[in-house]
Amino acid sequence: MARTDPEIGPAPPATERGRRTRRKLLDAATAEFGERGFHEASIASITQRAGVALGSFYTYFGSKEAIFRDLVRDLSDGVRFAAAQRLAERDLGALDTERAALSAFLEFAREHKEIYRIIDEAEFVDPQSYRDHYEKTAERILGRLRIGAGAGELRDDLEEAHAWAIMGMNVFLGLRYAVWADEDNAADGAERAALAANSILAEGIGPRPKTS
Amino acid sequence: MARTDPEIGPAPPATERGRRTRRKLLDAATAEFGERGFHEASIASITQRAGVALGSFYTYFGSKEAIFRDLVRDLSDGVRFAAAQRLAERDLGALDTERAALSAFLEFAREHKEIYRIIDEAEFVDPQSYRDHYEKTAERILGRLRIGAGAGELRDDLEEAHAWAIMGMNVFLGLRYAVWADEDNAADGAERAALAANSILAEGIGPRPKTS
DNA sequence: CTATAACTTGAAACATGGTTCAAGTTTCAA
DNA sequence: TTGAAACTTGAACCATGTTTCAAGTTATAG
Repeated sequence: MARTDPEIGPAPPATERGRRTRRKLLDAATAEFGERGFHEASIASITQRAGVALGSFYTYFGSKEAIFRDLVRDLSDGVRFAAAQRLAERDLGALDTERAALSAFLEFAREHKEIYRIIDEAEFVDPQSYRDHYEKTAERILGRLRIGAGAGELRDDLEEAHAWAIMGMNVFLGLRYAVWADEDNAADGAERAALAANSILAEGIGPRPKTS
Repeated sequence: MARTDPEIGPAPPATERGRRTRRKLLDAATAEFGERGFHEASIASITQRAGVALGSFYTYFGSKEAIFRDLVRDLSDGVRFAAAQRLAERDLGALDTERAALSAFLEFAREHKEIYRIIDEAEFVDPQSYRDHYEKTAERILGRLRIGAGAGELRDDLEEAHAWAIMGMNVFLGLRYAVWADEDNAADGAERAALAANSILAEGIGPRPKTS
């Protein structure tokens, strides 16, 4: 669990004013990175959006990469937190939980395409955060699978690879039916995607036994 | 089917020498982009690897983006072609075909991590190629599913979303167990991944009927 | 109050690397 | 043989945008 990064940039803000400014920069950066991508984004534009002088940026972040890294970690935590909360609301069976998780994710991706994009771009800008994000997400999924297996609602031989498979399904369905969707049929597409995924999880793709 | 891009850059090489040089640049670019990513990569370094003068680059490609675009299309075609060939060798049942496809993909990704990376980075450098790649791939998968359904080996209600779900599984398993694998247990991990995916497709994740 | 730390400012320094170009060399058809 | 088109060359141009910095302002502890 040791921090890999020995170079720790600027100290955290000591005053309320400082924290506010830092937050403004982070929010501005979310918009900027989300709209233009990491490389197109400019620090000048971020500080402008934040209503802050260019130089102030370096009071809070050591570099363009640094703010991106912080951002990805923020967003990654936020996404997982939102999802967990959403699932905690109701107590569902194992398969329904997975369906709900995917639905929540699709809805979230539809509302916050920028976030989706930022996290994905981390694969190239800050690979470590990217790995961390998906590893943590896979762990969450695996945790749910284990609970389901314990309750006898799922197979009892599910392991890491199954969690990654499910995560991959979800991510690609999100890309196709949330991020790339035309706004018109977005909700509809998301619905079909969720059903398709769930039916695979429920019964696989093999031939259906004759309708009982 | 109209070409979206009216600006067509340099004309294709007219002589054998020209075609050779262009190919050298493309190969060098594969290595360069694969190792350093699009933005870290430099044209100077590409021409150096190719053993060609800097200026020659612009005889064949209009810009850094242009060569990247060409490259992605090349690689995308190559990957699909290799996969198709591999599957055509033997005539397998529908489920075994999917397993074979995933195995082939994992092996390929393990051998050519650069290619995997380049195609993925296209999401940010040249979104159109990225979409094209995955849309074509999903179509291939859907085609296989339809054949399987026609033969009564698969459910007959499989549609686009199912293909995307399967593709997502494959891509993420590839990321985790081929691209990120430590070389030691790579082959083993890939094997388990393929089994996990196939078991989901075969029977879902629901509880197993008591072992007959 | 007041001294010090925290924070703000924006112009200027700086680095990088994509792109152009004018001059040379090779190829090849007529 | 010869002239034009295809190709090669690498130095110089140039745009861009990150980072630094020294001077000013605001907050806060003693």
